[in-house]
Amino acid sequence: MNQTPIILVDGSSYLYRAFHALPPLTSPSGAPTGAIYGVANMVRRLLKDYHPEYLAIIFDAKGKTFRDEIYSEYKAHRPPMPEDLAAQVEPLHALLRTMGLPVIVIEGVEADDVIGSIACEAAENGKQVIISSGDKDLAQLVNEQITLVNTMNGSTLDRSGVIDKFGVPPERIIDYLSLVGDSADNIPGVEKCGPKTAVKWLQAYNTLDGVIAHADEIKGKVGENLRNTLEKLPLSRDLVTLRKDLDLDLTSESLMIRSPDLESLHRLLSELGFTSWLRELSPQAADETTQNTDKAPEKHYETIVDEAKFERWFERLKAADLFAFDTETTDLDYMRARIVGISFALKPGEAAYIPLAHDYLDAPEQLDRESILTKLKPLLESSTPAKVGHHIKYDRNVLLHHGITLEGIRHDTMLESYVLDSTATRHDLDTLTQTHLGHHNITYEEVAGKGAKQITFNKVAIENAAPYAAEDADMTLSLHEVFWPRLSQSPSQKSVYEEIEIPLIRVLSRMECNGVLVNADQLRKQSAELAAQMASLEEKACDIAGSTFNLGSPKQLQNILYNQLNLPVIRKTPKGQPSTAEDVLEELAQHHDLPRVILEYRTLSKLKSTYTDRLPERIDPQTGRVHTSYHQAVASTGRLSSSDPNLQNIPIRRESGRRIREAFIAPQGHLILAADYSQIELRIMAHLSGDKSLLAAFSAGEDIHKATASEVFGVLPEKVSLEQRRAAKAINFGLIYGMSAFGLGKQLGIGRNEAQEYVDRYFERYPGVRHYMEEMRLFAAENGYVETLFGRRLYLPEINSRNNLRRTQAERVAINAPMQGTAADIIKRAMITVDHWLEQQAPEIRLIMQVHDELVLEIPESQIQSASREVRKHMENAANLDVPLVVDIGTGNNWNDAH
DNA sequence: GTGATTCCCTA
DNA sequence: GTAGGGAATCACC
Repeated sequence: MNQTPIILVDGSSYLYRAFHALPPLTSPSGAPTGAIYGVANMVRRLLKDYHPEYLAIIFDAKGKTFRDEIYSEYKAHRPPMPEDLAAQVEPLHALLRTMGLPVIVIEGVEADDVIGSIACEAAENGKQVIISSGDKDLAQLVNEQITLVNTMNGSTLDRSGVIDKFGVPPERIIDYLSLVGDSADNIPGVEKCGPKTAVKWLQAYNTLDGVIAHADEIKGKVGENLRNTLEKLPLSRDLVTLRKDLDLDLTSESLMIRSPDLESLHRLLSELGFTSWLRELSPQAADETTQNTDKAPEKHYETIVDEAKFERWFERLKAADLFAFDTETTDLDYMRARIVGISFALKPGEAAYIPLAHDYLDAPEQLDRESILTKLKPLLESSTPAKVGHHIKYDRNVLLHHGITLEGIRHDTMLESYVLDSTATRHDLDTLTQTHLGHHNITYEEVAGKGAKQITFNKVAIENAAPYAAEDADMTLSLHEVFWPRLSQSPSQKSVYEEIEIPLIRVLSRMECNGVLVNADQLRKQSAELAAQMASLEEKACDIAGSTFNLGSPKQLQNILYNQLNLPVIRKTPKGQPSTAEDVLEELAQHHDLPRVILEYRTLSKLKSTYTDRLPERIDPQTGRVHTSYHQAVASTGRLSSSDPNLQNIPIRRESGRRIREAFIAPQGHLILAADYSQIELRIMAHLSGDKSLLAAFSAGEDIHKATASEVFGVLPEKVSLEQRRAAKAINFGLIYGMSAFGLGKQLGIGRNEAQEYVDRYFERYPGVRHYMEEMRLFAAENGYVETLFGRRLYLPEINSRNNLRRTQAERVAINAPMQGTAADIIKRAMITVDHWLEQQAPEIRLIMQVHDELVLEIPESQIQSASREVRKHMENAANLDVPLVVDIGTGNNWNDAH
């Protein structure tokens, strides 16, 4: 006996509802997935709630149905299915089938009729049926055996539920719908007759036929409408009546749920980017739903604690072409980290962990770290075998502190993932393993705990550490086998990966370990000065405000400004609070003295807390220098980012902040050299757009903002005022950011219309630029991504979004990313050749910082002239554009003087 | 302690 | 209007 009900899902009804209810989600490759996600989740909910044996999802077929034949206007007002929805139909069917669920699509009839027919036949055979739909028409099918549920809002309709909701029982629903009509399906009904009137009439005359028979008794305008519609009502009834008698030739077998095809499901889910679902699909959960568990390769993880075993692995490593490895350490900070153990993987499923420095109480004896590292050193320092790691720059830095200079870095799975899709928010090993291998890694938290109770890896029990560490090496190798074939299929991405990102690893590693010399005493002196100035400003502010408050708290400041002083609210924060941001305070300063004081306080407070207080703390006690981390797989455009500390946002714009750069110094007998690309993004724009005037201006070596001002304002270059040049500069920057007239107006403090005039005149004078921007938008819309000059790709899943905000945002990125990204490619290429030159010919010179368009080096005074020439040469030749690349170089005792 | 919010520093 | 990192505050666990 079958206890569980048969579930029939109205796929088409949910498809539309999910499409409109959910944000336009997209897969990593940019395909729309919102409706797929919505429907699939809804079905999963049903599976969880009812544990059915039988379930089918029924969809409309394309093309005409019998309703079109009896009524040519049927659904005539409906626009065709939106493209983004149509594109999701086939993938959804495929996903559902892969889940082991029957999908039914029958030509010439609608899903509702198929549902009606299956439901009635099953009910006649004594089965319980649950129909899952968001469509009220199906209420006509409800009886003792058939229940209607709306899985989207959780409501359930049995017979009494239908009466509660509609005011009429299920067998009157057809009559009810005939009277009310349905504008969405273009079914006429009686004009001005809504739910209330229909129920009233049906209560009085019982059925539609009864209503028709007594039509002349009904008073008023509605009665008249009814009488005018009498002839059409039988047609309406035919249209809303669901077929129950279709001969579908379906066996109960064809409604049975089968085992999911897990392998395909993993693949589909990662293609669709449904990561949270993928995460749930852990091996354990998979075991429950399938008999086939032997597909996953066997895993052999070894823990190496004796010489003999180590020797066997060592020989195999030496003989390998490529191996994966991973270090386990005491710290995330590469300067403090010391090796606790090393893991290796030779082929997927085969990995080993060598514990070396686990030192908890009663830790078992381990191989000696120094002697093992000494043995491994030649292997790790040789260009062969090739090595693959995940974020291997970290391992390289750590190994350096153990006297090993890692070479032969051939691959890094973090960078493979990044080059394939830089917009994926995370490229960490756990996420990638989950997404691309459908495997849930043992997490660091699982072995080391989290929060305050977290222990360092040397305190983790070896029996827990070994599977974790071995798995990391194993998954690195497995991921590489997924990513590498994909990269190989895309020559441009492959070359960005092989020729830029991989060689850059060791350049960044060397830079990070070099560090930069910072004068702590000078910063501490500045901190003290700032503290004194802040104290006096604080006193002044509280005086003016009439009460003491925390100047650092936006919330308290809001209260003072807008509740106590009643200053006008200029702008609100995204959360609806009156803003206290800089430009707002700037405007309020005209009304009151307090905002000015707050502004000054803020400037000083920022400098002190972020820079003069923090930087001295970041000086490494061993080297006496500050060592940042450059992140190679964070910025979607291809730029680097820097943190701990961030050396890419040291103040420069205002004099008060600039002084911080004076503390970035060169050691005795050395100078700081700062070399920055002049207007690199605008030059790239000139190159990419091929605009004649822009190319000419750069080739002639003109002041580009002045030239722009001359063109836009129609004055001779020598007559351009400072104000005009400032406006032109804002326009040029705006162009790089995919500007709108609105944004430009705000920047310049002028009206929208005036700003629009500037933009129009700019495009008149530089038509190539307009054309280029149009092309970028078009290319992005057609391909779903944009590219840099060197083939770095940035996917734009929202580029065809129906949501204007999302789409225009994506369009701005489409314009900006090729310029910002090409600039990033160029400086990275320069860094690689500069570093190569330093290694080969000038080991006493150090590359110490990169700030997007600037390289900073530390150079012995005696070499400063020749080094300047050499640096310029490398940077200017890093790309061959249709405009010259120009590099400005300055030198000095500190970073400020070098500008 | 953690996470969201707001503000502000850079190219 | 693009791309980042980070500090302080405050509500919450």
